[in-house]
Amino acid sequence: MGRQPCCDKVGLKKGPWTAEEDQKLVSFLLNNGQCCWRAVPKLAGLLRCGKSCRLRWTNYLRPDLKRGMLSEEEEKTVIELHAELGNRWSNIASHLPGRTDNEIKNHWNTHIKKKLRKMGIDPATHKPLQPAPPPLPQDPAGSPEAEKIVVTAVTPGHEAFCTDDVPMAHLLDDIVFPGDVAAPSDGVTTAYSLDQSSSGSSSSYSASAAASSSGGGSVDGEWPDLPPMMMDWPESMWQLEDVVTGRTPWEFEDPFLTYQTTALFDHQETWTNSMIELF
DNA sequence: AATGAGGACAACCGCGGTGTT
DNA sequence: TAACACCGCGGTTGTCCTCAT
Repeated sequence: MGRQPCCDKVGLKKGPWTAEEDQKLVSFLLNNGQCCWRAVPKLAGLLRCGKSCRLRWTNYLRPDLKRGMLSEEEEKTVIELHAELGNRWSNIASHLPGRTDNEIKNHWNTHIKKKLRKMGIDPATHKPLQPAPPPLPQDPAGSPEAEKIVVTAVTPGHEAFCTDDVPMAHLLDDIVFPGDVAAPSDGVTTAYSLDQSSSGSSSSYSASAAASSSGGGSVDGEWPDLPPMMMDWPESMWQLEDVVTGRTPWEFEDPFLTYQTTALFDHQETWTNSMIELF
């Protein structure tokens, strides 16, 4: 013979908890402490099963819980731990006092996943999303618009993408090539400018250098000859983001972007090889 | 103002490990 | 040792809210 069943599920209430139920549960647990969840609903006067009570308490009513959005520091911690532990939410939550596994899981699914994808990082693997193969030769070339379509249609092409994802490579749409008119009007570095002496990086490649080394710049709507330095992907990636945000990479304080840097450097070789194939 | 789509989050479901009888 | 319940976990669903049309 085993244990007694935890509760008779017939006649038990389900769905959202009312304020009155919360009050009963909190009052009971604060007075009696956590003991046997099976007994809690009966003793607290609730028409809920013990499991539901436990969940409500641990995820919402516990007095030591933090409420509200995760801080940037907490998000950074979650990402780092997820890279290490995977979807072990309870384990991750144990590193964040006052946060629950459910809360972290929800935050991951609704916020962090999107942010990482938008930055070109696969949230499942924490590696850069794979670039797609180059366009087929029979694709119509010519108009800038046609070129744009080819780029956007092909780059996200890996089946792993959901339709609502914003793949990193989509940002290629926003690249301003040397010779194109629109440099950011506020003087922020262009897509090609890798002149980042302040970053401590060894890379240094300016827009003017790009224009000269690629034979005087590109024709509108065509891919320019890519200088070798463009294969230096981590920095180049930052510049793609830069075009959209209008900020230089080293200005970012967002932990996600810090993380992006780390992730990209970790996989720089993969990226370089992929991009050589792509171009 | 009505309504539909999408986002956010609380709650539920089902499974595996562990404990109890 | 077998049978069963408890507990905790991760995945999924349901509901509410906001925003765009």
